[in-house]
Amino acid sequence: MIDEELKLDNQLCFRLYTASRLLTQAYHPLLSDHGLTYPQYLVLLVLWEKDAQPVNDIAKRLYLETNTVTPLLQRMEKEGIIIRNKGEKDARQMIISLTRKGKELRKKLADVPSIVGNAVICESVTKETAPELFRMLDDIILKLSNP
Amino acid sequence: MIDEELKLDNQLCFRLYTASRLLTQAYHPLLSDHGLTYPQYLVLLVLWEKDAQPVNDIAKRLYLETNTVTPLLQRMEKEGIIIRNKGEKDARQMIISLTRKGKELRKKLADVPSIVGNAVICESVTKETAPELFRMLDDIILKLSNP
DNA sequence: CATATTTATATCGTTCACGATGCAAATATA
DNA sequence: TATATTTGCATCGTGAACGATATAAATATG
Repeated sequence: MIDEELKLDNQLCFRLYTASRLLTQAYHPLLSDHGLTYPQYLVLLVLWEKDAQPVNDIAKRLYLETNTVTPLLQRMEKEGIIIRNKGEKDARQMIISLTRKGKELRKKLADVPSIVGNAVICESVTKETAPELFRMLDDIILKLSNP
Repeated sequence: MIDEELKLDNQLCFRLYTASRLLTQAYHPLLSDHGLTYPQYLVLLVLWEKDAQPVNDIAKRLYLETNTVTPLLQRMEKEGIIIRNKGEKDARQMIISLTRKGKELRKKLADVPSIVGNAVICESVTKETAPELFRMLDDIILKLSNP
């Protein structure tokens, strides 16, 4: 074994894990005022793109399992942000749709991306270099999410 | 608001969040055989670098709060991987030390970094480009963890 | 058409994360 | 030296994540 590899500073996963947590924390004050968590915000992003999707499509889009998404959606339904309806064609499906409240949140949260975006701009991450970072992360996700 | 910004594909946090989860999942089969979770493995990395550290130092190194680390360490103590002793100079401190079992895990898990490292090598993330990715993530962490 | 398999979702148990709060020891201040 | 403040850790409650398992509906197979 190469001892250097064991150092925390050399670990990619730890950086991803930390950056992810810290950036999620940056969303917190912007979302909590509206009773939202970050994963719930992700669900809204999916539904704002296309309303009325089955649980499975939402889960796949977020690279999550349904056993994570189901309780999350149940909480969102309780908050009146979405509604869950049995699928008509396929009775196994649960179709998730935005309520009026869920749709209105789109306007209320419209400035979140730019606020958070500005919060991460720094020496090595700029408008110019971000695409390269995105490409690397996408490649990692592709590599790890594949069969 | 710029509508494009609202698309999931344009969100940095979502990529970090997904990449972090998927890469952590890649660690799972390597760690679970030894009864470890990924955050517990991170604690071991910290202690392998320097044994006998107070809770606070471990938490700071991992950018976590003590209310996350304390229960985690209690579970690790129950598993016999570490021991928790009251600090001698400062009675408030809890000094965390490796047990024999905790030290032995270092050898048993020695090949984990290279296995996981190989799992993420892809088109845009190579030995050559990784330092650039590391630098970007470090900058983001620095920017977000600062006062 | 009856049975087997697959699929879509839900439930359960455990372990994080983390905001809020509590408590005792150490340190600062009056 | 009393009292106030800070510091280090622990406890509690809630919401993810996720492996394992369950259940009903749809589909495939005999």
